[in-house]
Amino acid sequence: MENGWSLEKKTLITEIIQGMELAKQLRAHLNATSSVETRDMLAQSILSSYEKALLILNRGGSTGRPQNAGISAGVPEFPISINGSPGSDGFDGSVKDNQGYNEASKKRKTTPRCADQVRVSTENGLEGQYDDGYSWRKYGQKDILGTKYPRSYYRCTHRNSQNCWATKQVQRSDEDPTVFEIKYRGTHNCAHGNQSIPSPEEQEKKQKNTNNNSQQQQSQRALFDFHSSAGASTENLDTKEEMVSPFSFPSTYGCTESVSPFISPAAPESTHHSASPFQMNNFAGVQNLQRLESDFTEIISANTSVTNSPVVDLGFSLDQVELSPDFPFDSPGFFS
DNA sequence: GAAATTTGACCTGT
DNA sequence: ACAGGTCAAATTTC
Repeated sequence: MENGWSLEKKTLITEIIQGMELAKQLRAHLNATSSVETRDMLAQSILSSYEKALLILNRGGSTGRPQNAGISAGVPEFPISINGSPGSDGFDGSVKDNQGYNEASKKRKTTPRCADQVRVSTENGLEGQYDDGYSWRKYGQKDILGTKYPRSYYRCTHRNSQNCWATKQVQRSDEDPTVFEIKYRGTHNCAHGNQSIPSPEEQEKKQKNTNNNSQQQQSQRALFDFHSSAGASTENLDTKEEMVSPFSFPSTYGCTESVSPFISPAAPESTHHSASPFQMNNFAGVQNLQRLESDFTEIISANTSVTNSPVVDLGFSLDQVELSPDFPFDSPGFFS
């Protein structure tokens, strides 16, 4: 437990420092001839960093460990109920999902309700086009009422070998068959890093199918993680709020879910985003946070919109605060 | 032969 | 009762 909070402190420090750095960049951009979008994204990233920091503080460092630790307690540790109704927010779903298999019945006990969701646009409408860096194994397919296309269910390949309980659902959009809505559930315990950097053989294989796949995958992951990072919002945990994002999609889960417009690999924005230093910086900074946050509904917003981001009044001006990266955040008592 | 996918049956929540 | 989610045997792919 100590280690969990210690890890969170480091993450917290990283986020705060990152927010500061981003603010500096933004300040520089205010004088420069940079685009409004760039400034917007910087602002978004700053907000994101501080949101994350606040989230960690809010949780009191109790969830900074791998999912199973928290799950074993059987109690959602994040104080904000996603749906506003206890027991219906998907936490216990994961809980029982994980524990249930030790029971007599091998069948699922409950159904997780909330998840991360992204929309993926593929160039040719092939489901397998999108590689999020993890290794998935399909375990089911179901026709869903009111949809043209069946929903596919995937779980992590390392479910048995590494006790990784992450799952995802892939549903082709009715409106645009080249778009897939991917709903992620649970968190990865597995050493997924191995997957995000394919072996030379795998790379060779994949490159037969798509050009620049490795680079593409990197940028896809970066973009995906960036969106996950940039849009994390506690404000939108209120399920009653109708999504106003032009990218939102009707949800069948009762959770507030906005979706990220995944940029098609061919889209110029893709390379633009992945090349952005601050984004890559952000990406690196939030990698470990992804695990922390995927236990609750995460709002992933379009980077063109900042409306999903809560305005957090920090009550002070960044100009008034000069934080050194050497600032002893982790000194004893600082976070008490 | 191992791993992945398909698919009908079964289980759970509403 | 129904819809969604998962299991697991059968089948396919590598």
